[in-house]
Amino acid sequence: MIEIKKQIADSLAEHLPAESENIENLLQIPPEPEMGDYALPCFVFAKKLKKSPAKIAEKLAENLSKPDGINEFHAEGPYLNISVDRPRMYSKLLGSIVKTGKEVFSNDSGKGKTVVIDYSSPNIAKHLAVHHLRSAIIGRSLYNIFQACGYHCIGINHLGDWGTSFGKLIAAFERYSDVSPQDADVSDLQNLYVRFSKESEENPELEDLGRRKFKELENGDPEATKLWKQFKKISIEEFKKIYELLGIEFDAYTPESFYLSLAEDLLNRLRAKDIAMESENAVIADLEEQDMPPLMLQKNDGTTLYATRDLCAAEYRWINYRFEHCIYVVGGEQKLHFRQLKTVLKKMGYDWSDRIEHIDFGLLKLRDPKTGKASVGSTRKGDMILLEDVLKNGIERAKEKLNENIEKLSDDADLDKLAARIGIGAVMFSDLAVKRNKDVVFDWDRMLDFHGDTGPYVQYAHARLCSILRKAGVDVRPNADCALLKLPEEWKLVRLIEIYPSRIMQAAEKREPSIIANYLLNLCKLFSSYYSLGMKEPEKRVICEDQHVLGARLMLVEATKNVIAHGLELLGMNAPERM
RNA sequence: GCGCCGGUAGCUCAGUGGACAGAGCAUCGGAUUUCUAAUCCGACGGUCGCAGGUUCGAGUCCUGCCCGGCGUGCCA
Repeated sequence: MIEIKKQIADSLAEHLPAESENIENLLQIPPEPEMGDYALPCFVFAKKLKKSPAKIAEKLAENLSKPDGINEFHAEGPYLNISVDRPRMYSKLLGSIVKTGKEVFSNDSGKGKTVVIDYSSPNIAKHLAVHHLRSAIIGRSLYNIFQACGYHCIGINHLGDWGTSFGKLIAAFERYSDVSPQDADVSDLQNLYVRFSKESEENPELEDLGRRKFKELENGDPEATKLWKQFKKISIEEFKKIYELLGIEFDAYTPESFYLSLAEDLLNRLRAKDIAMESENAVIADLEEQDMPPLMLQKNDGTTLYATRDLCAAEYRWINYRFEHCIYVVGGEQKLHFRQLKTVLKKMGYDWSDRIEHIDFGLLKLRDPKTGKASVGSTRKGDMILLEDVLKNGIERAKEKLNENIEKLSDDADLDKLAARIGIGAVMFSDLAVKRNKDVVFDWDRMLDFHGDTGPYVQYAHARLCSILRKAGVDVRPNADCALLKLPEEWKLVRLIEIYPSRIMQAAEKREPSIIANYLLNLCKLFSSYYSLGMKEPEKRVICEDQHVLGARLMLVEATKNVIAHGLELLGMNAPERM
């Protein structure tokens, strides 16, 4: 996409004690369009030039020669406001979007670099619940965002299929289950686990039994292994159904158990380097010098812990992918774990340990209807809201709405598919629109709302844009004249579209999909206002008498549509053409 | 106790150290012979947790405190 700011920054750099790139970052868009198209705040130069910001702005306005494409410099207090040749610059901008399509928004800042992203990574033998949503969709969205920045992405589902809890599950199965492993489903497994947890509260010996069973499993006991394999198979089958609904994919399913064979060698090396040592019959990595509690790597019964397997996984990923970034999309409650992990890797002498990044997010809490207090749901107690139920509810609600407006759809519309795109879109968007590290209290109504700042609102704007393009009945040409876009709303739209690529960069840098979601809301709000003008004043409609104005407006509509479609894609959502 | 995260309108949240702190929901009032009303327009609503400090300028940075959450060796 053409970069107007860059051009301006280049010409300003010759007259200021700063690099062009810094000036580009400094350039803003003035609050009112009458002030100009860009503004350079001059505060930062005051010290170096020993003049007041206002004076600097004034001097610059007087002395700068006007490069090609720039119409005017004028000082307004401490700001140097800049007006460009709007018709030329912005016709070019919109034209390039129409000509090239959505790819124009991508950049190549990550070209030749690999980013490994670990997301979703649920534990097996449990249903996916609402709180599993965040890692999955934030992770997948980051995958899409990095891809749009030219990175080679590896999406990994680091399935939680190993650990003491599976020893407990095996014990529970042997103790209570009346179904054969072949006939069991995830609900059976989860119920067994809950029952076992409850009983062990009164009968602590069961905890030991669970640990013993895990030891058997880790030692390769054939019976235990057979059960575990079956549990895993059942779980993955169910997970895949939900992933399909969510449109989430992975490049690799490499579960925790995959790294078990590497653990012994790792522990030996850690001991040899004096990073790991015996303590209370267990093996720990002491991190006191780093002001952290020790990281436990082997329990007193000789079995491994997730930290052990995570270290192996990190090494494995480095050897196989040579990543620029290795991102773990995991809840904030595991912050300490990842700090410890990085520190141990650093102690091992790996300079790539700096590339390990824990991208944390806030907890999802459930509100207790009685006390009104929000707290984290517990699988052990069985109080959780199934992800599938939430998605199904969303789909149902969308279907009702679609049936009300059935005449708006095409004859061959696939109602179920469309309802899924919208209903699930609502759920995903409600989560993606909030900044990662905020805790979220689950709320059916908010998650399934289709009005206001929601996913369906964005999708609806897209459908309207598509409708205009269909009804216009002419091709959108990339060479229309932007000078014909005279309404303030049109102008604001152009300016908002202009900054879209920079939002993608920001979203990638901050690992923050909500930047895209909030940007889309602003864009759609603006478009909807613009669109509504045409209700009372037909001459303000896109499809209008004047063919030249029509051409310019269609270019704007097409560009807006492309931005929305692209943005929704980055969020992992669909952009229906009718709804 | 210590560490980390959060505290902005009644509720849910935006807000690269910069021009007047913004949305959505809720409430109230308006707009539909439509380029799709899943929409739009208006009204109402603020000690940006508190107190200092840095700065030409602080919701944003620093320090202390208050409130809430999470974590803190045999779970993941």
